[in-house]
Amino acid sequence: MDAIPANSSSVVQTATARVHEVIKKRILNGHYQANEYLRETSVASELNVSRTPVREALRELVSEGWLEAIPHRGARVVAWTAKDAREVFELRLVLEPLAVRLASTQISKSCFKSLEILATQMESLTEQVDTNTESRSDIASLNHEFHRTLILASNNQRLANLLENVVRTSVIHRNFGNYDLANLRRSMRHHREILEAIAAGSPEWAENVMRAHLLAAQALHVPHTNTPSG
Amino acid sequence: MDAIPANSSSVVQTATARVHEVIKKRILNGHYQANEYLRETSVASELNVSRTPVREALRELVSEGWLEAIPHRGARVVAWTAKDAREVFELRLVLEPLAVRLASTQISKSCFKSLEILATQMESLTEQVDTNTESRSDIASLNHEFHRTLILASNNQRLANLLENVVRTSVIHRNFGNYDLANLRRSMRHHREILEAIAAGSPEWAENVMRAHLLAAQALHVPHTNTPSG
DNA sequence: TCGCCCAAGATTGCATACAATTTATAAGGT
DNA sequence: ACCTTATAAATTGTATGCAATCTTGGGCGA
Repeated sequence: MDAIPANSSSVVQTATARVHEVIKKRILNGHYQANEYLRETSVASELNVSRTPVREALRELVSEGWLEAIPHRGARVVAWTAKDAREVFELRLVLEPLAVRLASTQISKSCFKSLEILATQMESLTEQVDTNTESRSDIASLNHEFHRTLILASNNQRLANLLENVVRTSVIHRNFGNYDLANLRRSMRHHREILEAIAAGSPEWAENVMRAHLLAAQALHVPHTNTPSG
Repeated sequence: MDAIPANSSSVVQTATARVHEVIKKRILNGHYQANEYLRETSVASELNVSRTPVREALRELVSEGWLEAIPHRGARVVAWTAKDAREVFELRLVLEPLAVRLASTQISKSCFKSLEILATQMESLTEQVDTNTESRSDIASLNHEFHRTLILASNNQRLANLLENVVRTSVIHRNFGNYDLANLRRSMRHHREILEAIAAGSPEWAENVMRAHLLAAQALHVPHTNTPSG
C-alpha cells in the first residue's frame, strides 16, 4: 500500500500532482486494471487526501487518455484494444518523422552530441544482451530518451506534447523483450543513420529512416510471415 | 453581460461545462484578451457559480491550450504568436492529409454523400460573394463542417480529437475574409477534387490534394511575392 | 540611494458539508 | 414470470470555509 510521501524531496508538490502521478504509476504497473472504476472517495481515502485533488487528477488523466469519464459512474481505466494500437501507430508514423525532419534543420550542436552519446550507449548495451540481463530494459529507457530528445529538438512544443500524450499511454506494451539480436542491431543502425542524415543536412533522409524505424518495430509486433520464396 | 442560462434547453448541463463554454466563447469574441488573467473568484462571481466549477473549467481549458496556468498567478489567455501559427500549420499539414488518406479507404456511402452536399452548397455560395454579404461566413462554417466530417471518417478517434483541439484554437484568425474570387474557387475545386480522388479509390491523390489545399491557404496568409518572371 | 527583509494582501490549494442525480434493489401489480 | 414503480444507496456535482503559498509594497539598515 504505497502511501503518498508527504515530502519525498525538498520540491513541494501539490496534492493533485502527487495523486496524478500515483494513479498513473498504478495503471502502468497493473495495480489498476483495464475497465476498473476509480471512485473518487475510494482513491481519496486510500491516498489520505480529500476528494478535491483526486477529482482534479482524474480529470487530467481523462484528458490525457489514461481514463475515460463515464457520467455518474466514475472514471474507468481505458482498455487497450487493437484499434487503439492502430490509432496510435498511425499517428506516430506521421508525427515522429515530422519531428525528425523539423529537428534536422535546427538542432543545436549540444543536442546532437547528446543524441550521439545515447546512440553509442545503446549500441554497446546491444552487444551485451546475452550476458547482461538488465541491458534490454536499459536500452528501452535510453531509446525513449533518444526519441524524446529528438522530438524536443523539433522546436514545436505542440508536437512534443502530442507525442508525449499519445505515445506514453502505449508505452506499457512496448519494450525490447521480443527483439532478437538482429532486430536490435537494425534498430541501433537506424538511430545512427538518423544522426548521419541530420549531419548530412538531409531532412528527407532522416525522416524516411525514422519511418522505416517505426515500421520495422511495428512488423515485429504484428508478424505477417510473408516470405517471397515460400 | 451574458449570464449563464439556467436551463437554456431541456438538456441538463453541469456548471463546469457551462463555465467552460462561456469562457471559450469569451476568448473567441475578444471579451477576454490575450495575456489577460482569469481569476477564479472574479469569474465565479461574474457567472454566479462557486469557485469549484470555475477551477475545473479553467483546468480543462489549460489542457486544451486556450489558457496557460501560471502558478499562484492564475490562468492566462494564451497570446497567439507567429510561432504558434507555424506550429499548428506544421501539424495540420501532416494530420489532415493523414485523415483524408485513412478516410478514403473506409468512408461510408452516406458520409460521402453529405460531403458532396456540403461541397455543392459551398460552390453555390462562392458565386454569390459579390451580392450576398453573409456568404463568406456561411462558407466558413460549411468549410469547417466539411473538414470535420472528413476527419471523423478517418475512423481514428485520437486523430479527430487532436485536430479538434489543435485547429480550433487557431480558428479565431482564419476565415475567408481575404480570399478573392479566384482563390475561393480554387479552394472549392480542391474540395471537389478530394471527393473525386476518394471516389476513384486513390488515397494518395486525395492526400496530396489536401496538402495542396492547406498550402494554398497558407500562402494567402503569408504572401511570399515571388513571381518567377520578375 | 540601493538592497534586503518583513508583513499584509491576494490568490490558489485543500478539506468538508451538502445537494442533485443516477443506479441498484426490492416490492407490488398485471 | 415479468414488467413497472418506488425507495434507498451510492456517486458525482457544487458551495463554502480555512490553510498554504506566493506576490507586492513599504520600511529599515548599510
